[in-house]
Amino acid sequence: MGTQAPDLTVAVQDYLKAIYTLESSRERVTTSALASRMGVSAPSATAMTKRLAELGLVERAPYRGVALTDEGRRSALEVLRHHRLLERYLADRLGLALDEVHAEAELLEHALSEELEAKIDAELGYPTHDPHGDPIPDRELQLSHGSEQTLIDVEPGGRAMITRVPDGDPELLRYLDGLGLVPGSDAVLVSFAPFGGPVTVRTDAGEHAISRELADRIAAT
Amino acid sequence: MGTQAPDLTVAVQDYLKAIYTLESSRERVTTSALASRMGVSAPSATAMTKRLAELGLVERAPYRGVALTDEGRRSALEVLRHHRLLERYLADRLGLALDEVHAEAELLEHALSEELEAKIDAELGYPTHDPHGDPIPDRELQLSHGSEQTLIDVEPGGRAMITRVPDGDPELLRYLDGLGLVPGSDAVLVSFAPFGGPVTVRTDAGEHAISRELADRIAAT
DNA sequence: ATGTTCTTTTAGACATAGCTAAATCCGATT
DNA sequence: AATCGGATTTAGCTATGTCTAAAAGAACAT
Repeated sequence: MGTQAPDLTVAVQDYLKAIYTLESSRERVTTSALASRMGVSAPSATAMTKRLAELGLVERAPYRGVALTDEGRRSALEVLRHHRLLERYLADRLGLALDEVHAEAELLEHALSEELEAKIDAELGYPTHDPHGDPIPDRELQLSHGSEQTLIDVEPGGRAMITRVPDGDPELLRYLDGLGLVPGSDAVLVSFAPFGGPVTVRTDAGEHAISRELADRIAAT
Repeated sequence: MGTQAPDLTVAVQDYLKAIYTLESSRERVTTSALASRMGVSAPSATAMTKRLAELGLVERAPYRGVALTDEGRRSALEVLRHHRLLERYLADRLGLALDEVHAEAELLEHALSEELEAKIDAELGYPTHDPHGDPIPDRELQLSHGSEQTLIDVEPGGRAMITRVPDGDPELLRYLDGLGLVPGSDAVLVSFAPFGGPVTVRTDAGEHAISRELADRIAAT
């Protein structure tokens, strides 16, 4: 009985994904935040948020930013599911490196039919996480998210397995790979330098210091 | 030293592919033929042929139609390579049926990076033909095309292996599949009815009569 | 050779999504 | 409470690719 969802344009889908991500990090989704994330000018972002509001995908308050509606969130999760399933596929079946999958999935995600998505999902055995460790929404768009801790939550001297690294920045991912900090690998938290200083971790690749900010972007159990 | 190719839009690529196909069947590429192939109005086709001419991809003579330039043909072959490689991949690695691969490849072909194309090509072992039997241009965009004969060239009583069927029409492909007429299968040419009448062939699926026009669209050796 | 018909092109419009320049609003500082 | 500065929106423009209606050209038939 619900309104039939018209096909969302590629741009609309990209904005929804960006808004979803910004909301996830508990930031207010302002015009400037969105514009910067999308790499467009502020007026362009304003125009698009108006479109999204007309489509019923966001609540918009002028000068205050936007928030996804339930429908908007559902659409965003569909895009995210496409993206992360493709990342998993590209890594597992075509051997793409961790730093390459994001960009390729970005290109392909809007061209993936529901039928092909289902085939890929089945072929992979219904994976729950992408290669960076981000959860893949299931067919009902449910996300498995336990409360996560990051490297800065590990006790000094403690051991942890890396579960998630930031996606989207190939250079950062190559750097982390060189440090042995990839999902699935083990790390020992050697020490926290005082005064908010760097964090030292030991992995198969030896002992390395990284900034506290970066450590907090790496999830571990 | 050549002019750096700017990224062609999706629409431009689709038109190039359509023009290439029309040229291949030795038809004059008129505005109306192109419009009908692309499913757009005649004025839209006129506008696009002008754009293509400005981009140096076709020679255009007003009221006479268009012909691909060398550069246009190269671009068309690149699109065709994407399309046919993807069809091969979808059939071989994801188990899509012969009548499904065309539409999916159509969606994905514009989102395929050169890097991923190379990976897929290697993964498949550098295939030379797509699942319909159409040749896949190689990395140098060379096409392997020996002079082809079709079912109507086979002697009555003769045996032939199907090498190519028409792509793009799922219904037709399901019909042919039901008749056992798929690339790789064997067929015996039973008889030609007189007065341009139907052609009877025997396959694993029994004996069936098809029109002469259809028989001529099925290649065999 | 001329007129009629069919094809093609021109003219003018719309939708999407981007831009810059200018105006306006909000909130923080005084 | 007034003002100033930064964020946001409005105004107006561009490019792509589509459309319909109308004009113009090409080609065929008489």
